[in-house]
Amino acid sequence: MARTTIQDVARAAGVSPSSVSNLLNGRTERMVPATRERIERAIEELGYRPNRAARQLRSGHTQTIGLVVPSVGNPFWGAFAREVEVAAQAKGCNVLLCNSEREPDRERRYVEELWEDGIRGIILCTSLPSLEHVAGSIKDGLRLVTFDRPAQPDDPSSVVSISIDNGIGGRLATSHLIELGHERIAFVSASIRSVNRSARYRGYCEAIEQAGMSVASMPSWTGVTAAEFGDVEAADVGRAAAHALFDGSGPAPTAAVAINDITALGFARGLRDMGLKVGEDVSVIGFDDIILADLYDPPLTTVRQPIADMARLAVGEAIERAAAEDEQAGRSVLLRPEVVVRESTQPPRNEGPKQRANVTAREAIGK
Amino acid sequence: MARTTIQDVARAAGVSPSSVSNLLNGRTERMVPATRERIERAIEELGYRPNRAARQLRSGHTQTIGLVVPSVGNPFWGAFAREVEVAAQAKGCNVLLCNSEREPDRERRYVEELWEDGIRGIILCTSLPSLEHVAGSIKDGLRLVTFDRPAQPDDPSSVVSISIDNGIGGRLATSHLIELGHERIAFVSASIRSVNRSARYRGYCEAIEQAGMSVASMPSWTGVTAAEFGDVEAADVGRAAAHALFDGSGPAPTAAVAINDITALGFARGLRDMGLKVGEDVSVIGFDDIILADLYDPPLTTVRQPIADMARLAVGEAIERAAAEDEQAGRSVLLRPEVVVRESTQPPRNEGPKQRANVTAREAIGK
DNA sequence: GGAATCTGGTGTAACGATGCACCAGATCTT
DNA sequence: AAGATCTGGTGCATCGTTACACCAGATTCC
Repeated sequence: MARTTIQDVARAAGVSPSSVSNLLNGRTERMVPATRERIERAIEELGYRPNRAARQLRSGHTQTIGLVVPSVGNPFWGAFAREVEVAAQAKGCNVLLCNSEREPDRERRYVEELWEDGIRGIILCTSLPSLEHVAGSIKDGLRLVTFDRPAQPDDPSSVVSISIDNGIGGRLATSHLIELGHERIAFVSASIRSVNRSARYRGYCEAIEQAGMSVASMPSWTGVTAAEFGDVEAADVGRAAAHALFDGSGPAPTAAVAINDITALGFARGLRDMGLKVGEDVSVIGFDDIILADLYDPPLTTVRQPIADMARLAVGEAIERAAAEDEQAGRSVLLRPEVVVRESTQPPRNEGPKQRANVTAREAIGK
Repeated sequence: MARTTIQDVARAAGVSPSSVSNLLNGRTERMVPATRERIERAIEELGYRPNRAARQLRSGHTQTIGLVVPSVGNPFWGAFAREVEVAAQAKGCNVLLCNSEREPDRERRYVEELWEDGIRGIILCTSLPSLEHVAGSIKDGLRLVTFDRPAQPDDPSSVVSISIDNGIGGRLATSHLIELGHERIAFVSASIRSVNRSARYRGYCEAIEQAGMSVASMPSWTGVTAAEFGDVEAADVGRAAAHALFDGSGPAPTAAVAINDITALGFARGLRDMGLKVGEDVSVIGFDDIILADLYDPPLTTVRQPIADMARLAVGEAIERAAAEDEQAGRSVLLRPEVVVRESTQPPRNEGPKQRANVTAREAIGK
């Protein structure tokens, strides 16, 4: 069980440990091919694997990236975490998983701990408007990649942000409903305090006004404005919204934009509670395209985030930053989301439908 | 930014680095309280945090556990991964995340790599009948915890297995349907090759025979017996099964036990394709109780796995093994699953229902 | 009263890889 | 021909922690 070390390799190849180290670290400019081959053969034959701990101790950094998500229990974050791991693996890195439960204090603790452990890069999934809770580590030199949160004016300049363009997302979702002929469209969300939720709402407003309608005249509902919420609560919020919007106290909507798929699903359930049919009676569009969206009955129209691309970008930034330092700091990358049309959105009931949306999920995805 | 080391602490407390190390590692038997307090105060004041890399290099083991799941993109594994991280955090450990995609070769590569990196313990989520692909590492001394896979006769004796009792699960699910009055119950699954899938099937058979019925007379379907499958395919399998079972070519079932929730959801969709209503026309019960089960329309009755308890157990084994060595090796822990009754299971249509299942999800869960 | 034992620590050699400073020998300049 | 430069490497101190071996001084034993 004695580990084969760099010394063993050196001995077997008839060179010094330094040369082996040089090869391992790509300092091969001034190494004659014959030597190189001897070393490579020795590594192969002895089945040598570098010791990470020693490497890290000496060099000061890991081959590990930290991933801080609200909770991998949430299907969206689970799917994202998977893509991150795939992308990291492709670059020879491992992923350390952390669940913040959306608590700023946990985010801070995780980030500090990872940073002190010499983690190579950190992908922080947060939608907090301010990054001041992790400002300390950033000031000390940490290069942070935030996800699901576009850059803010007050962000430290070294932070790279990756997100979809939520404004466009909100606009696409709303326009889709408008094109189907809807004129009373509700926006369903709990607190809009987070930066991406408010951006989606802004997109919703823009689309409505661009269509010559007024946001003020839309059916709205202000039941829950609670601060933050988890997955289960997100569904409850949607359900409560449906109950409130269709209690007969005001003009009911014919369609709704939900802040995410879980809320959309809760809303759909609320509709069912009220004896209404999703799609036929009331159209619903969500955000994220989690796996359940396609499995739901009826399959849910939603705004898809290109998570694989985003994960690749985030991992790239997290790993390469250390090397490239400063070069292009403070970048903010906004990707374009796309609407995936399924069956939960249809033309409104007793109004002249401009077109019939009978695209099935699979066709829309282009599989 | 210069790291505060154990030396700094020693200097501040007026002791030797050895003493600080002794305190840090719990060797306090022969340390006078006054000294101890001085050291603790120094640690506090300097904000000292031990360097993991150095620690690991010297001691040979990490504060990290490896988690190998098929894919965190799958809601069940995502939820489990979250519980594992919570449990590990409570014990001062981090979690390194790996997605095997159910490929034996990836499982092997990950396990070998983690083990060579001195990872403290590994939780391998696999349902492969044999562990020979990781036998090498186990022979070298790795203590492995497998999850979702009960112990097998050929397993190396040092392996600890944690799983639900799938036989009981299969029996509970089937009995639930029988008690509702169903007499034609299908079992829906792709390949039964994996150990837990076949155990569930066995439970299904036992329940049926115990009720005085015969498995041979049950509607069955042998469309897909493909080897392994992923999440999307799992849904497709369910959907295809529904199409096949209700194509009029044989006696159709009035209820079905699906191998997991995703397959159940696919089956539900297939029923809808055929113009049938889940719950009212055909009852469906799944396995796992993923979050989507409760959000589905109608909410899905399912067999819940106690993932939080299982995660805690698995983490405990993975961490404590190193210390306890051999003591209780080869354990196999089987937890008891429970049926969560929701709305997808109802008494059969035109038959005398023995009782009406009008328990709602929330009541059944006991929230 | 001298040896044995106990108490509360300390000294120090690793753990394995890294990368700067350095160095022989060969080749090039002028 | 002798210094300068280049080529292809090597020597060695070092990262921060650990844990075994060891050691003074105090106490106990016969």
